[in-house]
Amino acid sequence: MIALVDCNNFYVSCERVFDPRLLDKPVVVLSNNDGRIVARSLEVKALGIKMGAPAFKIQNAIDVHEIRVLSSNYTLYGDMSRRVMEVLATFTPRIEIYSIDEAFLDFSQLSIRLQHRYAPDLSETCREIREVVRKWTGIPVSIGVGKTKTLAKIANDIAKKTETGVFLLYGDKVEGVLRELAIEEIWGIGRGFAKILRLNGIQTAWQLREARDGVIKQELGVIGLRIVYELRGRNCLPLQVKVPPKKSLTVSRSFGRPVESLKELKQAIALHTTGAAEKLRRLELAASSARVFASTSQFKENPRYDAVRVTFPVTTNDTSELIYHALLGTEKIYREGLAYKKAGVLLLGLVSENIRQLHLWDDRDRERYGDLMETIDLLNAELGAGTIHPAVIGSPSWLARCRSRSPRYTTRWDELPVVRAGSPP
DNA sequence: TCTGGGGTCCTAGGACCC
DNA sequence: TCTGGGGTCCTAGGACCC
Repeated sequence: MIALVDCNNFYVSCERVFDPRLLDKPVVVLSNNDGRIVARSLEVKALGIKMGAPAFKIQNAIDVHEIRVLSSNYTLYGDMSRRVMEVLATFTPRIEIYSIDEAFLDFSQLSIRLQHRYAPDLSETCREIREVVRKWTGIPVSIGVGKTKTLAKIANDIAKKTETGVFLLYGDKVEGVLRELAIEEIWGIGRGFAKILRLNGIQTAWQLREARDGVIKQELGVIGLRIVYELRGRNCLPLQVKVPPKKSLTVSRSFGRPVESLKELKQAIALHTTGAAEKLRRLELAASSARVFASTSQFKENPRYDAVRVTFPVTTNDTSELIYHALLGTEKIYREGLAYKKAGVLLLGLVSENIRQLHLWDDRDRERYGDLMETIDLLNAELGAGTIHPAVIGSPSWLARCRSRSPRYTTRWDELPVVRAGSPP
């Protein structure tokens, strides 16, 4: 059994912990630029105000119902999230932190304490977890339990609507629930997939569960097939207990006003690149390429999105190096006469900052990184030709460690990230 | 002189999530 | 007038190699 623990109205709940006057009042939290609604209290949901609604469009409701409007404070939410997850981790060692406000818990490996007290009554276990989280963090949570992650998700949606905040979905209950559930409500079925399924006459979760594998594979690919299997109770999305290394990282912002000049666009990109470089260093990572992008308003006619990929000669997390390349990219995508509303930079090919991946394309690069090449040649002469691939180089201290260890040890290159050839800029 | 098939790697774009 | 930001995964198609 897998449980999904989900914090109720998470951002609003966080704000309420620190300002109890907000309790029982309608509250919304707005997105970064105060543009959209990203969290609603129960009272606001009852008014029919939708998630993601633009703030200016619901101004009337805000006035009429005296809705408290807050700007978001992600530092606070991140900190509260960490506390909630720490409490949850005391119940089972097998926990996957899925998002800022959700975690999957493996109920087949509960802590001894819980097993002794409640086994095999899962609803008592859930109640205990809810109470402890509430007491230690002040955050209310809902818990859904099912045989797979997808079923636990569905159970959680139901749990949110019940008095107890807990729902167990297994055995006889499954068919009844799935028959009443529209496909759009299933985790992994978005607008696009829902449309395709409806065209094929599939409208409920039960119909999807009973659908023929071949049809689903044909229409939705393996992703769709996994969802179907999960609905049938077969686990296709294993619990990710270990946090996988980050693969990309983005910093982007909407502009307060339209930006038209290359100069201003460059300023924005430089600023975002600075932020991205800081994130990178905090994570002790370096990037091998970047994607620079800018777009006009998606709500105006002929919305435009331009992006370009720039590959660095060497993986780096150095701010000025990153900005240099990002600005070259900016020049490439800039079009005169456009009113840009958003810009950003996406860093990818992330590796540990202790590893350097060189992309050598021509003699100019070879000159630029001549010192490093010399070091490689020296090491290869010492350890045997071909021991170190020119594309993989450690930091000076890491190289020193290599020297001090036995040659046999230093040939364990399989421990290093795989190096892929970069394409020329 | 004419002709083939199989494989890998990489990228952009599209789907999804919170 | 005013509409967020940060992620992941999969696939098709092109480049390139043998």
